[in-house]
Amino acid sequence: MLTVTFVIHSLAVAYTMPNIREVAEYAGVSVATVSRTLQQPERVSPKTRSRVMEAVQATGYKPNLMAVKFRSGKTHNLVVLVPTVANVFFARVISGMQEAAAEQGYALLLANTMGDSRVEEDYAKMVQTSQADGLIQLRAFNPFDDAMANAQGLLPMVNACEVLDAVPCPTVTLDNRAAARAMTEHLLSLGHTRIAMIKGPQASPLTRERLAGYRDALTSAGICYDDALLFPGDFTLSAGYQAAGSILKSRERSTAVFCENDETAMGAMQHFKQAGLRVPEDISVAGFDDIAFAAYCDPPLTTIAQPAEEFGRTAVSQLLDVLSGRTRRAPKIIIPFDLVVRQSTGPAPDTTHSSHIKEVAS
Amino acid sequence: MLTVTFVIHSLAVAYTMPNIREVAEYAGVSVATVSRTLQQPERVSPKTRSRVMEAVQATGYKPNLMAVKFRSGKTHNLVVLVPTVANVFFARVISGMQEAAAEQGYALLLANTMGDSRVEEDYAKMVQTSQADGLIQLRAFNPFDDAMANAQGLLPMVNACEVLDAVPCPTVTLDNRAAARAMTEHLLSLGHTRIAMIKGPQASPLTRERLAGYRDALTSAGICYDDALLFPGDFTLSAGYQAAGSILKSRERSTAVFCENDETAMGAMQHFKQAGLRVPEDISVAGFDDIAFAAYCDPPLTTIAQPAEEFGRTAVSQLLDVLSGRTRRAPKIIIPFDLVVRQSTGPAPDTTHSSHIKEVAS
DNA sequence: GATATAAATGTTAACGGTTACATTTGTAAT
DNA sequence: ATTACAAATGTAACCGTTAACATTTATATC
Repeated sequence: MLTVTFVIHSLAVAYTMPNIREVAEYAGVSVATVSRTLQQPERVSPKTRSRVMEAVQATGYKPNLMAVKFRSGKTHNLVVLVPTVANVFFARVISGMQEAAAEQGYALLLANTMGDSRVEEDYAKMVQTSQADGLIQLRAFNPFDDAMANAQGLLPMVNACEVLDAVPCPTVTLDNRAAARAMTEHLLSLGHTRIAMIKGPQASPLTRERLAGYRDALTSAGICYDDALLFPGDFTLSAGYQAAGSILKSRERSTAVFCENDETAMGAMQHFKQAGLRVPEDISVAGFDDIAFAAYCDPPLTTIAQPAEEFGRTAVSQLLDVLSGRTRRAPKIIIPFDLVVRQSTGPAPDTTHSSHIKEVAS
Repeated sequence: MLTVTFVIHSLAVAYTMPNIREVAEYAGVSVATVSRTLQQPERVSPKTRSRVMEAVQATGYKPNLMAVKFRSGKTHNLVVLVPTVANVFFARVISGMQEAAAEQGYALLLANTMGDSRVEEDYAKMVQTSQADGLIQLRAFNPFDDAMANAQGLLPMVNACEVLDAVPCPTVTLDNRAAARAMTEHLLSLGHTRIAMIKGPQASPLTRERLAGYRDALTSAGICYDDALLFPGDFTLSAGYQAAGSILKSRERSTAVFCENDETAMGAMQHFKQAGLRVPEDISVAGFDDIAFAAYCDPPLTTIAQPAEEFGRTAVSQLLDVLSGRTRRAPKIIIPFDLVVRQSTGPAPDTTHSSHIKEVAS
């Protein structure tokens, strides 16, 4: 009999949660019969069944699911490692995961890791200590030198969103390379030839893949790749703002900027506008992700739409497949993207006009 | 002995998690000694201690915390009911909760309720079924007719962010009325007399309180309250955009718009700018929340800054107080706010100029 | 070295369900 | 009425850990 202390109307009261034994006693049957009534009602006679249900009602019995989980060894919890839950994109992914998990009777244990691998390890331990059945990692980890490497292979996990090729677990990802290529081709088709790129975090495979896609497009178009056009960033608004400053100061100004996410693009746009440039007339700006705000920028942002919620749903269903043993291989799932052209990208300004801009900046 | 199925390098393998008994056997001691070595090392002799630790190492033993939780009756889980995790503000709140919870060894069970009270009940049941120790509700609920009413009083809970006065559990909230009043007074001080308001969801107490603060300021300034200046909204970008359209169409246009959150303000600003109005020269726009994007709007948004993370941290610490029995009353905690004046609000246009605007709109 | 006492360790019963197996009760066929 | 078999119910072991209590071993004191 478990005694819990509650607060009722500003007043602490001791309340006793009835257990299955008390229900059995009340109904005049054995505990097994109560359990059966609740789990497989067809296996108990209608007469007893109603008597038990009555006892359940009367006592206010709620099975202690912690006991059930303990005995069954299945917790029906999934740990999710998120670099930052406050990130708009991740928030949507989590939303999708939550939906899919709830449908299958699973709950999410959310970890805001802040990129701290100690936090990640702590939460990964929840699987090893039987507090959760599996884990979803939204950050890419290196299977050779990363802390997650120990976990990976030793526990049921799925890696989503940010993924390295070498990871030997199921993955759910976008073809970032193809998406970046599509965006770059869009800018090329508008006549831009000097296309700057504001990158994501240096270590992120997203950055590498999107950069590769950008180079693919340039190469196909016969345009020389110039790494003076690459500017560092970290997916934040302020990084975009700052990088835009560097772009403005650069000798040969580019006419278009491809940002690796929408926040960066929004930060960059603000800087350009404050510097007196018009978007897209003087400079085109493109983003990545299509967060809700992208459509409400000034001008609305051209970007790559990712079905974030689907990422989440797919990651969960993959993990459940692993848990149920349905997955023996490690599927690499590719989620489709969409190029969304809005008003932040436009034809490249011709050279006569752009010279005027150079004067302003110098 | 618990058998779990793992996926190792694309290959399913059955692995046996050692339990405390095997460790004891390996070390040649009793299970109690192993337990003591891990829980209170000082109570066991150095010699045995090292022998046990060695056995733990050798067997790769990890205590089954599900068993511990079951036995102790404490899950160290907290359920959090969030209307939408994808909301930028809530994401920050969750972030703060997660931090505080992790510090105290608690994990968060996140529920994306979508305002569905069935989902809320399902998750509230997790407390009643001993899967979690307490609950944090980020939505206001009516203690008289709401589904949460049953839960409230019967389980340890805290209500944060959106709160009704009558709720007899600890609450963490902003003085929304005072904040709205401060913002309205800011607009009044700029010479605005016709201040429109784009509201939040009708049912939300946030809407009512902020409206009350708005009226307070008007009354103090001797300005007549006119509900033709109130426009419906629901905290989304698109609602702000739409409401702005209604404002543009209204007969006597207001010179300032106070939006009940930043998304609404950003949506409204976009509409105004697309209609050819300048912000703030022609119309001032103010928001509420100070989300990250607020500083990167064009123009940067004047708003009320809420320390969202602190909301989360405080809610968790309140709940832990309830759980530990430290709280016997139901504290009503008020989190401070800040009026952040940026460039989206400015002096009211004088009538000679504003007549020009009216022509444009008609 | 005997004794008292403290420290270290062992034994075992919980915790609250589920389920294999044993037993009782009911039903149908002879 | 007896038997055979199915349906309903009961009994008790088990999941992994902790902690109260029992027992053994070490240490100090005389």
